[in-house]
Amino acid sequence: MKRLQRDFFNRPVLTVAQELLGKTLAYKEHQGIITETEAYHGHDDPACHASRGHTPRTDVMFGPPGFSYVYFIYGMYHCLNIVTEAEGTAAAVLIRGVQYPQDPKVVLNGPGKLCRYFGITLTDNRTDLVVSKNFYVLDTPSYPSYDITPRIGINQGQDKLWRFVVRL
DNA sequence: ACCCCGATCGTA
DNA sequence: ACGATCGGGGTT
Repeated sequence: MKRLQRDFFNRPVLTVAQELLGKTLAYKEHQGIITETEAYHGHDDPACHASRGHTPRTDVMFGPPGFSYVYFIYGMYHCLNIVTEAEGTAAAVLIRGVQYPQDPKVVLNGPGKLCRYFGITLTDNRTDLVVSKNFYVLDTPSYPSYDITPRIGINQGQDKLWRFVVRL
């Protein structure tokens, strides 16, 4: 099975967020089918960490597409994003949920839960998913239908319908 | 140096 | 509805 290449991520963040539904996130021994995503776009998106320009944390969002952006939140959770769009543009897709075929009883709905279960932490930040040996996305079929809603857990930018959820 | 609050989750 | 828990980033 082929992994997603740079050109997949080098497109508008809304397109990538929707087409990532159904793709398979692979991290070390774990694999999960992506079922929920959100788009964040630095320009005109107050909910985006990069909305106020470059900081040490958000620099990676301005970098080349296909890199991971992992951040630490609420003192106890990590969240995984994948950077999209051309270098110089801050945009990323938050991976909010995956199915876990290796053990369907495990429910990984929520960005903190899936990072905790997979073991994704800050040491995985700024990884190039196009070349990394044990962190990448497989090109499994996209889901054709999904719900479109406002993003979760934000206080600004709730007007944007930038969350995409597979109907299970 | 300090302070506020967050792209969450589990429990009540 | 709320507390846990702490780093980032803006402010002093």
